[in-house]
Amino acid sequence: MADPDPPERRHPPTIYDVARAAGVAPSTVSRAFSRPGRVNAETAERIRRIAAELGYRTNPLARALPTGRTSMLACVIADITNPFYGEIIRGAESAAAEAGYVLLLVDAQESDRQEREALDRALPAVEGVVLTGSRMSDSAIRMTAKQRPTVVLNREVADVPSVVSDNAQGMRMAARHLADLGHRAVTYVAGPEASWADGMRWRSLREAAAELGLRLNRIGPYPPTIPGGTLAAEGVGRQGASAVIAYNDQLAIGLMRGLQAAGVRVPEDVSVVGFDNIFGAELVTPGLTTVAAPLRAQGRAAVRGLISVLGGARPRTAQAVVLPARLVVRASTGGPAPGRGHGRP
Amino acid sequence: MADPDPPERRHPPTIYDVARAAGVAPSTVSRAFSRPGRVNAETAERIRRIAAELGYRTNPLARALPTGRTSMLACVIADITNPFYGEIIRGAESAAAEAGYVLLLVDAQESDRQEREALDRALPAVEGVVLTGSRMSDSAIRMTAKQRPTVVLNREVADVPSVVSDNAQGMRMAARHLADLGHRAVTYVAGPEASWADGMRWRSLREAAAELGLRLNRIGPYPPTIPGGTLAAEGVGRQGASAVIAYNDQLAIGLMRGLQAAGVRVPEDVSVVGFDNIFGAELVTPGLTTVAAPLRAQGRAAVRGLISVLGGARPRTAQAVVLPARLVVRASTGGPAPGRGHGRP
DNA sequence: GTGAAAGCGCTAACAG
DNA sequence: CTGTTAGCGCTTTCAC
Repeated sequence: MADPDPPERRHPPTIYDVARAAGVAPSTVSRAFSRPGRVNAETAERIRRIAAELGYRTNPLARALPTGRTSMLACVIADITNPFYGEIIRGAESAAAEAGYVLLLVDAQESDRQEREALDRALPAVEGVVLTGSRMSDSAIRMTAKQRPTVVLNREVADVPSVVSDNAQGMRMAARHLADLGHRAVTYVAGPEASWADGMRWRSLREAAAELGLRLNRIGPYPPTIPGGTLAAEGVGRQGASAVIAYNDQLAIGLMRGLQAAGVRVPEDVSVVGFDNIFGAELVTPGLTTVAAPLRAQGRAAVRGLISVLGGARPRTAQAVVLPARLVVRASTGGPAPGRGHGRP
Repeated sequence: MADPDPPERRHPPTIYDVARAAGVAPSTVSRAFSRPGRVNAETAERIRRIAAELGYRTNPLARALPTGRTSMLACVIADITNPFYGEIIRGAESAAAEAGYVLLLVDAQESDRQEREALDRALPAVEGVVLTGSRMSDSAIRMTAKQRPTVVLNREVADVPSVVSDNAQGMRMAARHLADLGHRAVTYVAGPEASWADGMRWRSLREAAAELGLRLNRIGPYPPTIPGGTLAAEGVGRQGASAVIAYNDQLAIGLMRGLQAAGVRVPEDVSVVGFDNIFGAELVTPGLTTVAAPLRAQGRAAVRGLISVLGGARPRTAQAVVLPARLVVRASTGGPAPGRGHGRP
């Protein structure tokens, strides 16, 4: 009746335990795990078997010290409570897991300072970082890119690889959709001025509107939130536009609410299109027509890129990887009511 | 014109660099950071100043090797795309940051296997773990609790500390609300059978119904998702109930949709209450009356508990920390229509 | 109060 | 192909 797990043997087995049990040198055990092929096939097999029996697991911390390879990636998120990031995280997480990496999530809480501090704490522990919705300045981003391979999501920063969705194409689809419906003018409800995506979307819309012969207004900036949208409703009402495209879905949803509260019908009186296709876009009434970015694919692409750089590939900084967007048509868009859509009377 | 940052001096300064610059032994530098008080105040001050000048930062990996203190906590999430977890994560993250810890987020993707694998990879790197919405068995959870201090969220596991919201009280409030409105019978739309919370909510509702003299039905189980809810709508229709309480908000939202699609009005024909108050509950039409758990507080409480255990406190396994819930009344509940609410005719 | 020395568990030359 | 030997950067006895 021997104690099956005597208390004096509490620590997990090390490479030394395995080496002793297998009758080889510790370095051989190490090789058997990290550089199989550089060790006799049979020996390697035996070592692995014995290791398994002993329940040996290589200690990632100990490995990290001499090599710097922690098998961890940081993913910093502008706001972890924002549903927009959920799918991105999921994509990043799965790509990381496939490559044997663990994802360290860092919540920036929409604050530059918080973001830097949190990133600072996480940086030494990770091999690379994905920045999504970063509030940091371009130069701050380049700074961290100097310390660890970095890829930026939905933003372009000179000299730093990035993955973006095709805002231009998305905007073109949205504008064409509205034009097809018969609208002659559209109002853009702008998000944060500092936002790279906002600038991009606005410029794209301007081009698309020109091509399609749509008249264009812009109001804002507004906070990219539901309350921000209800705020914007007032401005939209004053414009008398028959169609609006909002910087993002939150803004669009708040906008619809504000409009409805003011007795303006969506889409009969004004059509609304959002951006991002967040969870919730299909929940509201009417369902929100929106430009859907391939969120999960973005997350995957970002960490894939990161991992290939870690594997020795040259970072692709010359130009962003752009992923296609698609238009999800729901009930918030329709033809203009007679007498609307011609700008101010 | 000397190169300000010669390439041969690339590595960040170590304790040895600081020691040399300060004219003390490396161990003294170490003490100055980890055990101030065990070193002469002036010396400590000087060391810290020099360290700052050199830009020295203690290498967490190197510290972790001898001590095991990685300053990282794992937070495993059943499904990172589920908005329900956003606030929990935020709370956990902030409490961790306050204590100087970094949060390692692990997405279980609603899969037992994925959860174990991911946790396995993360475990050696962290000092403690919080499990939220875990799909693992009680015994698997106890297993990991043996390896690292663990706290479970919204579930009770023998011998493992946990934080739960007051489901019983929440159910009581929901049931009373319905009773006050004049309903005489309520149907519970059940979630996953394996779910601890589902069992808890059902039992609580049974008690509350008994106290209030409400008749009670139960249908399900259904997947705790929006499609699951539309599925459930059929069953609810057959019951002819005037009021239903769903296991969670997704189910409730899907249910409302299914009902509305079938021409049943909410709340005129049937009142619906959900659970969790997810983002989206206020977006739907009508707004969903729901039991709100103090999500952020839960996340905070969980990592606080974890940290106090890491600090040497005895884990509180005897009984769960229970946090109060509240009822958020929106538009999905109202008085019963005449002729309804009396069960099958 | 401070210095010296011995590791933490693993990897990476370097010999053989 | 395998064993030996130094460390990675920090902490921690143990002496002085």
